[in-house]
Amino acid sequence: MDYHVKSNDIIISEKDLDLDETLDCGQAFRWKKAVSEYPCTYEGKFLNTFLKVSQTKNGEFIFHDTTEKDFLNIWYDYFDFGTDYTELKKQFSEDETLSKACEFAGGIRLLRQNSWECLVSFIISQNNNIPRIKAIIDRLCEHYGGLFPSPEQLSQENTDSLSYLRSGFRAKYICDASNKTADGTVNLSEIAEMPIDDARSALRQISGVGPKVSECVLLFGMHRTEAFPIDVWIKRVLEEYYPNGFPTFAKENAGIAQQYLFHYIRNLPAKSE
DNA sequence: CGCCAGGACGCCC
DNA sequence: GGGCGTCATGGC
Repeated sequence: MDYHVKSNDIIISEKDLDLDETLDCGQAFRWKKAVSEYPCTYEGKFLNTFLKVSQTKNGEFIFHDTTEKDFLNIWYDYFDFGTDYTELKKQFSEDETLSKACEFAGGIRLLRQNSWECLVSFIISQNNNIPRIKAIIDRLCEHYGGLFPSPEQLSQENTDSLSYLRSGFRAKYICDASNKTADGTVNLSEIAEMPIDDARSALRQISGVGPKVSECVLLFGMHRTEAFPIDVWIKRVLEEYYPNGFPTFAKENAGIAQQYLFHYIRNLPAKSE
């Protein structure tokens, strides 16, 4: 990854990044496609910092109105620019299906998101579809002036006061996650450092957090790349292409492999969405 | 009307 | 331990 400063912007050269594939692939739900002079532009926030980022025709990226300091302190990590995805994909290409998946959507990167936001987001994601997950999270953040609420803020709410979310049966799960995180029963920064099986069971103390949600929090919110969320789509991949099990050579980064496979299988029959 | 969506829970055996 | 109905909501 190379970058340089150009007036108020940071210009990035990075071939292993595609904004649509990375920001709109079901790992993060708060990025919004914006109209602009560039082929692809997204706007969003990480914690309290706003970003407008564009992908240009020649494959460069513009981080608009971004200081070098913010780029290095925030966005470099968020976009996981410290990881060599070319090398990763090279490893994955040992496997035929994975190789095709990487070729299909080679611009996916694993974002380093906030664990609390991921926890709530993937609680909301259960038995739900991506457009409606985004709509519920939109209503939630809108309620707090455009920022994702803290555990302390959300722990003041109850299922009735959350009815504006129209999140259905998930509201009671959001409350439990908020209460346990706010009062320290669940400590996300400690969980992030635990051995993975301990981390799994710690997360699953929360009502509404089962195998799939805990795996997503570990992968997307704690960058535990060995976490491997299995949803209906990945279940299909495993049944169709890996009847004898997922290749162990990719174990350390199984979660990243999963991202390529998820995007691949969802778009195989027809480019939906 | 039905089925499905980045599932988990409660209850049953 | 595995199997199954249920849980809100909305799009198709």
